Amino acid sequence: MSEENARRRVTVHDVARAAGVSLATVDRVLNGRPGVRAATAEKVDEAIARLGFSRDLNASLMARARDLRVSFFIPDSSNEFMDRLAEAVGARAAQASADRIHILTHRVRALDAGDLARALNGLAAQSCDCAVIVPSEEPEIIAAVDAATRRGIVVMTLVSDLPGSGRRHFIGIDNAAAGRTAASLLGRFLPQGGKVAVIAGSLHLRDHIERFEGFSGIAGGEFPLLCLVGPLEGHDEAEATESVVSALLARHPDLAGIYNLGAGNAGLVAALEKSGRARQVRVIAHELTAPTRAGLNSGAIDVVLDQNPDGEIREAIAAARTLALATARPVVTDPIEIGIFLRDNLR
Amino acid sequence: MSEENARRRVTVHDVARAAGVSLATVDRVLNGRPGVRAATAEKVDEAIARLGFSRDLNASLMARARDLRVSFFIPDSSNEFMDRLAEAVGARAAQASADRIHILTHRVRALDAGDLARALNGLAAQSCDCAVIVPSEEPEIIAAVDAATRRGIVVMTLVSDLPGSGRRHFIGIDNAAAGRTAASLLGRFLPQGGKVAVIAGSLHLRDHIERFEGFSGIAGGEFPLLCLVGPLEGHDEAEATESVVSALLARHPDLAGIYNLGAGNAGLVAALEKSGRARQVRVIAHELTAPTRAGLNSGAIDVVLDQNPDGEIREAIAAARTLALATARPVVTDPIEIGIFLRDNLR
DNA sequence: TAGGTCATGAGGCACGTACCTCATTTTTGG
DNA sequence: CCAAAAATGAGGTACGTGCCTCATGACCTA
Repeated sequence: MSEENARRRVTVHDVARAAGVSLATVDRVLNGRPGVRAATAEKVDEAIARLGFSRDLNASLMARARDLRVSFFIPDSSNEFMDRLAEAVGARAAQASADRIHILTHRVRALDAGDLARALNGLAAQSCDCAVIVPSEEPEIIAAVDAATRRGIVVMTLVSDLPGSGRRHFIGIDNAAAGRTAASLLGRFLPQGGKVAVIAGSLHLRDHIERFEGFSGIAGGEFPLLCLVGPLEGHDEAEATESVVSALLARHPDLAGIYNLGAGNAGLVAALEKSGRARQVRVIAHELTAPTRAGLNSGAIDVVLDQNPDGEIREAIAAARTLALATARPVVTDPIEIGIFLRDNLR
Repeated sequence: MSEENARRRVTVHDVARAAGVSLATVDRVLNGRPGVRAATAEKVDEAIARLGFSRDLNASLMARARDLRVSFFIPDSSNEFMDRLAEAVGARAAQASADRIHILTHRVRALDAGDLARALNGLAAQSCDCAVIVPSEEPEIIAAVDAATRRGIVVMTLVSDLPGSGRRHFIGIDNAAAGRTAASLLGRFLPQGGKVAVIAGSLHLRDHIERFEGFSGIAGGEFPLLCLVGPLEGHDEAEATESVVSALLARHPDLAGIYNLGAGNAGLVAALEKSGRARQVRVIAHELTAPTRAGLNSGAIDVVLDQNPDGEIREAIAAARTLALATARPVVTDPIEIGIFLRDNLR
């Protein structure tokens, strides 16, 4: 029922004995140092597998002269969500430091693939073990990721994935599921049906496309009474979003719902308030930020879908720890759940 | 922008030097060993505070002969949620073991305060550093918690809190917020208003009372078109819940919504299906389990509020680590968010 | 003041790994 | 087959803390 016989930890000494080699050789294999014949290395690997040896990360970090260095590259001032991400990194830094993980935050120019690529290319393996980036899907960035990987830097993607690159892990939500959830909520909010508008930041962003596809799949399939308007583009920015929404409200006096799957929510709320139709239109937006919180509290926004930046950073650091020290081990990360917030469960 | 000068870690050596005492004395103070005059201990404490020393938990665990031992006491077979909790504990055990935390799971008889109290009283500080319990609010249990605390065992509460006891930390959701959220969703699902029934497991359980109060506060205050029926008691059990719901549906042919804030959801779904009114009544339930998943998939249940047992266990272990080794330090835990699940964002 | 108790200091070994040096063995190429 | 090169072994120190022993010094009490 409860007590397992606590058997002794498997150490490098055991591996050395089992493989019939010395500690020094095991050490060379484990840390990828040169001077080991392939046949010998294989004996060691076999012993590691047979014994189920797994290096003690804490002892390992303690023995190293330097802490594990993890660099976060967060887009700068593009929107409040990125600021939340950067704050979350800062908040975890102290705690990580106690566990011998040294966190660096770099802000890079948003929507500037060249800037991120340059930053990655400037990273030396001597000064960084793991890089965490929020990429857009550009060949320039894929190339930089692959180059960094070849230099021995573990690269992970955050929020938005970069398939086809050498990135070792992705941490973020399932954006199609987010879109489906929005549709499903709006469908239930509007049992009589009605016109529902979708606003995206840009139809060139992977996250946004996935959200839109998830939304329209469910809205079209399960809620035939809903009538889709859009998608319109608000460019993730308050002013542009406000004018788009204002025009939208003017053109459709019977608009029943809005799903803004991008940013620019301050503009969304402003347009709703100015039209006098806030609280008459059911509204779903993304990411808990100052404008969306205000919208929830005033009732202009009904639901906010959130991707929990704190949790993302926590998992990113945990994954970095595993990846950077236990290379080639499968990484298991707690999935990031889509947070659904109403005024009533605001944190 | 990025690079802080990585200053050296503050160690016990620094503390000893700063306090003008020897390493041995610092060690005695840190580990509560006897043989230190109050005045000397104070010098050490002062130096610790001045230098901002914080013991290296990993080095500490490595130096100890034994791992940190954390015992979870989970109610047995009362409902599927508790099984999920126990599973989550098991799933974390391997990972925790790599960090020198030894997890034990004990199942205790559900709804049997005496059994949990006995188990706690049988715990020796020599074999357990931290106990995590899911308590009901009984004097017997409060006494056992206090006794364990006096014996030097850190006690934490999970899912349901035990204020007024010596428990060092509580990990769980805000149940009043959960109730408010349910009301707010149902209110939006039923813009025309209608009869809404509330079913609890028992009105003697703290969680359930808090959920009901949150629900009725919002339902009565913000959605005056809703008409509350109940609360009824389903005793957290499928058969009793089924008969309660069947009677409810028979008596109210115009019932528009149901909020089951307790367990027994298999009975809830069965009653809905048998009545032929599944999918006509808006239904909100608690905890993602086999019956609620089935209900979401069939459409019998619209929304499930979930308290994320995996996250709870993760935070419990993290808190145990902090509490058991860095006594008297404020514990910071990531808040457990209320998960809101529709068919469309099921994990 | 002698004998005792208590407080403190000094130092060592252990935990599991990293990383270094220096011997010694094995392999390889000509 | 010999010399050079490569592979391997042996063993040390370090990381920061826990825990142990032993010696020394201070203080108290009869």
